[in-house]
Amino acid sequence: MARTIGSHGPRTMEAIRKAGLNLIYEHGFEAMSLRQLAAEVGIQVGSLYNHISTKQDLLYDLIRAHMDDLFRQFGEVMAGVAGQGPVERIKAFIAFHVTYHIVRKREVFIGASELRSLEPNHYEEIVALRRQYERHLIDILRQGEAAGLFHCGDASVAAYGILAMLTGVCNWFRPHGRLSKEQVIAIYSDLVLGGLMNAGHP
Amino acid sequence: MARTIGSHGPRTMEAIRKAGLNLIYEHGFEAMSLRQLAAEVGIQVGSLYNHISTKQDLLYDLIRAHMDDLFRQFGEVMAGVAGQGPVERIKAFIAFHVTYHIVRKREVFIGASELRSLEPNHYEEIVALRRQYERHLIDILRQGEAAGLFHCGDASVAAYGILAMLTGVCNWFRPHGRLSKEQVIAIYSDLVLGGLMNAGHP
Amino acid sequence: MARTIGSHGPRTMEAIRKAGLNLIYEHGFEAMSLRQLAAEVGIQVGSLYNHISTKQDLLYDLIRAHMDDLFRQFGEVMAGVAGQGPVERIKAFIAFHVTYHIVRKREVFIGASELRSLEPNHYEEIVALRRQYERHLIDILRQGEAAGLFHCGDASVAAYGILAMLTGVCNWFRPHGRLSKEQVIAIYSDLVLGGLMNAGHP
Amino acid sequence: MARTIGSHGPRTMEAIRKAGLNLIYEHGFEAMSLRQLAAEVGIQVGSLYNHISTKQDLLYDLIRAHMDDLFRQFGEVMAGVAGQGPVERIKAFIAFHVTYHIVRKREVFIGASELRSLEPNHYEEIVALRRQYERHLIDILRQGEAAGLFHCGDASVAAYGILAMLTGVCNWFRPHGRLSKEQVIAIYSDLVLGGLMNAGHP
DNA sequence: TATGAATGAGTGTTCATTCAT
DNA sequence: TATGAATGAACACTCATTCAT
Repeated sequence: MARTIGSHGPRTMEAIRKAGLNLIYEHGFEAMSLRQLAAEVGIQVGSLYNHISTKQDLLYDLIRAHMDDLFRQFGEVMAGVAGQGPVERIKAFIAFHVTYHIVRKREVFIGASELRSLEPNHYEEIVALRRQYERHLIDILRQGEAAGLFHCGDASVAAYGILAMLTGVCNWFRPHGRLSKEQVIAIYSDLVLGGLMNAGHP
Repeated sequence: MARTIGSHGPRTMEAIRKAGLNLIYEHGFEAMSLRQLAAEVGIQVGSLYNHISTKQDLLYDLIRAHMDDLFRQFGEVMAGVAGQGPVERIKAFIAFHVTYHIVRKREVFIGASELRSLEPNHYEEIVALRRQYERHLIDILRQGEAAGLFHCGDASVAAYGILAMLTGVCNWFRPHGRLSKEQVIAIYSDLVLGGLMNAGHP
Repeated sequence: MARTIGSHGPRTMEAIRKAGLNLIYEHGFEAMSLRQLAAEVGIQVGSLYNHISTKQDLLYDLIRAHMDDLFRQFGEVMAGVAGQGPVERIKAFIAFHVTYHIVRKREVFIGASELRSLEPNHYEEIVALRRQYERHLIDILRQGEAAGLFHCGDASVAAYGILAMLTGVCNWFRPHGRLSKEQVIAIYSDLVLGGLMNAGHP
Repeated sequence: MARTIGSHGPRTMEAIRKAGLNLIYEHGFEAMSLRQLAAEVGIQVGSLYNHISTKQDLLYDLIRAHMDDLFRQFGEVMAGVAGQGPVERIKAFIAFHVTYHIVRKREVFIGASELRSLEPNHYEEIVALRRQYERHLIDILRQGEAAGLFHCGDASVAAYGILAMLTGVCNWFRPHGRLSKEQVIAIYSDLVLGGLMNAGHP
């Protein structure tokens, strides 16, 4: 009755996270059963509980880890344009956001669509992190406005719109499709900068 | 939401659709149980089956009805700008899309996030309708490019971006909030037109 | 997929109570599974939930119903000796208590041994009822002491002892055994009255 | 209750027995999980199996050890009144039984209420020991009857009643409560002797 | 058309137990 | 002797769906 597969501790946990990410992305959190997950990992369903505390907690873990990665990578990218002007900074933001949303499309999708399955405490925590991230873009827009470079109408509304536009790539971008990631970044950079720098003053 | 004693056929069906819309919007299709739905309507769970054939079918009904409404209203709006130029037409598109996504935010949300719960036939059907709707925007962009007015980089990519931006309002717009619907439409119209008309030529 | 057995509403609930009583008596509440119970009743396990709300609740229902019966029957018996002296009243008490604990031995056993499986609210409620019942005996003892008939040492302690003695019959009495119920009542009546009327004054 | 680092063999086993006693007393054998037990001891659940063979076996061990203690202590006490009359011997019995049931209330409670969780072999063995213990009281009663001192009605029935009365103290006696152990013993001695010596001859 | 009782498969979770390390 | 990861069966409970009344 001992284990039949030689997977050990951390390796199993990693397999659970990976399979969980895929299954939640494909079927949704509610629709993914722990039996599916266990089967994907190659263990019995009860064995999952040697690694996770609840199904809920697995979701939180995945989303939280994604948010941490997002912030860490974002921090590194923005450090590279610290001290530069709003145009350079928003270009860096767009390039980063699109890249991350293409590379981590499953995490990003789950982090948006399965938020409602989090329990209140975790929900609030993640929403706060999202707001914090959005605020970085709003700040750039405000700086651009202050410098007389951008004309947003309303920095928050513009930021929400830009974020939605850029985030949308994870829904349609195909890695080896007609356009490269760089081309998409260029198109959206032009579109956004065009809009910000000339909005209402065409 | 309690039962109107003696409520018959169409009235009950309407109550089911209304309650279903709310519950799916709040909890998601997978997470909504027919027991919840029946309780909200004020009937027993078995009685639902006098009005719907399956839970799946209720979802399809709601989404299909929403798509039909979308196309009908869209048709009316665009008929009003038939023969006019790309600028007027995209302004009409933006105003319509934002308005519809504010007024019908629950239908719109469900129509996007619960698509994966549809069975393949219905899924394909709805996705085709969505593509058809997107194509209208792409066509406007193409006409604008052909007329030398717009510079999109890529009409499809620009359209996806614009749609995502506009659709996003249903996630954050609050009816009696800081900005009116008209203000939001104005801001996004400026942003989009600014982007399209000057992208890459600032 | 419709029902295979023609049992209807109240009949099914009665069957559940009866089978539950037997199974809990035999195996204990924790050890009884709803699968066993459903099998005994002849329905699927899920069907139990058309009649009970939780396993806990079934236990509470059984115990509460038993307590209600106990009080109702006790009330009738004691009404018959109202106004009589402590000796007649304690004889009536003994006869009633022994009889009830022989006839309803399973309810009585469950009502004592499975109390700890009740949730706090229900636990407190049942314990309060038990105290109320005990108090009737304590009152009889106190009246006997006041009349100079009984010498208890301590009415509460004597009452607990007498109750334990009488309650014990449900553990060893066999309906068609060596002694009849009436003989047991006579023996314990003599023992108790002898003890009360001569305790410490032999 | 956390682990004493480096605790070895017998010390760990002793901790398991102690924690097991408490947990079974509080929650019942079926309701106690080995995870709870291991946590209380401060080891991992798997480590329990270095000390016990099965959960069942732990229960048997605890009950058997309690019966052995009971018999050993009982033997010593009764040796002290060997050759004396039934009155002295029953007084010694009462004092011993009450004392043991106050001091070892958890063992006693488990030894009565969890018997049904023993497997048949062990169950029979323990029940036989209990009968053997009861027989000592029955013998005293018979000797008292033969000597014309006691009037029991039926020695077995009286013995069961007396045992139940005395055993009951473990349910309500509180160490520093209104009455001392000695007072309780005195009250029950009077009650029992009064009953035995005058039953049916008041 | 509404009800209530049924089905059978499914849910997340816990369990006692095993065993390589 | 202790650990941590595994097993497989079991648990209470919920689900969408059916259908005689």
